[in-house]
Amino acid sequence: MTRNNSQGNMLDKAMTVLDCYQPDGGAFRLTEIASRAGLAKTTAFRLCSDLVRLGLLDRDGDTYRLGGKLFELGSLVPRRFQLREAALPFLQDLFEATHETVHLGIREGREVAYVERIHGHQALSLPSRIGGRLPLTCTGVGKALLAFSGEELIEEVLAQPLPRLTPHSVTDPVRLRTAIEQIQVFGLAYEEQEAVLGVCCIASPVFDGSTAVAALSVAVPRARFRSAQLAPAVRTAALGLSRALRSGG
Amino acid sequence: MTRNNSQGNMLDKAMTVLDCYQPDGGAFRLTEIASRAGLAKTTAFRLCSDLVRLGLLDRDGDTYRLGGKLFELGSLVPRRFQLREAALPFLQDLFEATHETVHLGIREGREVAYVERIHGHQALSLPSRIGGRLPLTCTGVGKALLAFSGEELIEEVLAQPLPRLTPHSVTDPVRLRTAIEQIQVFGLAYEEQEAVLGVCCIASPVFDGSTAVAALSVAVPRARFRSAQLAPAVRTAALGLSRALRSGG
DNA sequence: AAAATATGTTCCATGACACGGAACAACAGC
DNA sequence: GCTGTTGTTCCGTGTCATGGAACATATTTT
Repeated sequence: MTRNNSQGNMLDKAMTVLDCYQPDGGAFRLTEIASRAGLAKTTAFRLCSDLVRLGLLDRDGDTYRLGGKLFELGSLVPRRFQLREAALPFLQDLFEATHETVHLGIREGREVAYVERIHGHQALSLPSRIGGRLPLTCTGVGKALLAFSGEELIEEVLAQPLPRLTPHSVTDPVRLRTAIEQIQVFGLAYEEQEAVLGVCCIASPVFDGSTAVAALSVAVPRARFRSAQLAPAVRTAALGLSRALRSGG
Repeated sequence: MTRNNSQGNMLDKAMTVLDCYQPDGGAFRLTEIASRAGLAKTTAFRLCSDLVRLGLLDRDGDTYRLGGKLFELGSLVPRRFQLREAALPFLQDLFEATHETVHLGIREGREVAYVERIHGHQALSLPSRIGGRLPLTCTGVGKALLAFSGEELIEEVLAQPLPRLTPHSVTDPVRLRTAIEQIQVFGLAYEEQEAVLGVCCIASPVFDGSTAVAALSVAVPRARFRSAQLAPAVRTAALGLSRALRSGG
């Protein structure tokens, strides 16, 4: 006992505490935080008090939640913030044309990081969440990004076992390779129930030169999926955003 | 010299560093961070290295920017996240009805904290920013929140000098009091160039019972401002969201 | 009612580690 | 060349984070 297993400085421990909230931003009691973070109760108490004082944690009775300061700082992260600002009008156009769930994502390592997600009243239950990440190979946005991120990344991804979110996820490197070539030719990425059963997706990359800096997509319930109607809307939105980024700087 | 003016523990210093990025999420060099945060160069270096390792800061050559981890965590802040999720469909409706800039905000102390802001291609240059804050008394969303946050807060706000963002900002407590009473009667808050010259705004509170948990608004260039057209759209969106929150839990 | 088991909180001696000055390395520019 | 920047490493000093023990309070068990 009394082991300080999570070695590191005070900052590391603070992050360990904040990382407890990863899947959903729930509410935790002090003891729960201490055990999850592998800290002594006293240490967790002092740490949480500090975090509350700084606004990184909110205290509500006996439970702690993520604090408003984090939201404040998170909104300032430049790549996300600037991209969102430039993209929003085009995402709105796309939503208005389709009234389906619209995504905007960027590549971060071998994953998609979702920057924006807008939807109407019929909210699909999707694993994609603003600020969340998914494998590049199981999502429309991800495949669109992958296809235009350079050959070396593609080979790097293909060399490793491909993750499987549903039975429809593409796990055969050969099939994925041909899919990528299709995407490179047409500038559109299709995804059918590879991330969530019952949901299809069509995505298009946003270019800066010849590499993709982002991608946007429309996710549609399988029953309503009509690629002939969606594809032009997605493409024009992506091209419009590409053009806006080029002229905007 | 060599003074440790920013007393406090390591966490405090880390926050001081992150707070350097407040107005815009710019990029800073190490020396700049050190001087802004009042830290010795060595300390700033070690701190920034730690922050980069944790993903709270991104290093790009010789400059540091806010890191993706902050965005990730910020998106999980529960009050913001859940409210946004519930509100988005109604904000979309409102945008589609007006094609003007739409805001969603909550009260945080004596300020509005903006949770969402959507706009089309004609982007107004506004001080409201997602994650940003403004005085309650200078904005439509703020006044809508203030009017339904209980009498004691109103008196507290009226007792202090009222901030002035433009020459049109209401700084007379008596005038503000009557404005608040109007808002309480009609459930709509008007704001004309009180936050930004040339921009008017009409807002409506989102209720949980008899107190406002949020407010949404439409901001319109003065030339296009037609309250008869906007008011019903804003009101129906706010009422719809109130109803959705009540039934949703 | 007492005992038991939770919770969050305060106190404090100890020692790990954050601190910042000095020194170094790699540039840029009068 | 020298003098001004940067960012970076090293290291002795002393601070402050640490976690065990003890306390307070509530809820549950005996």
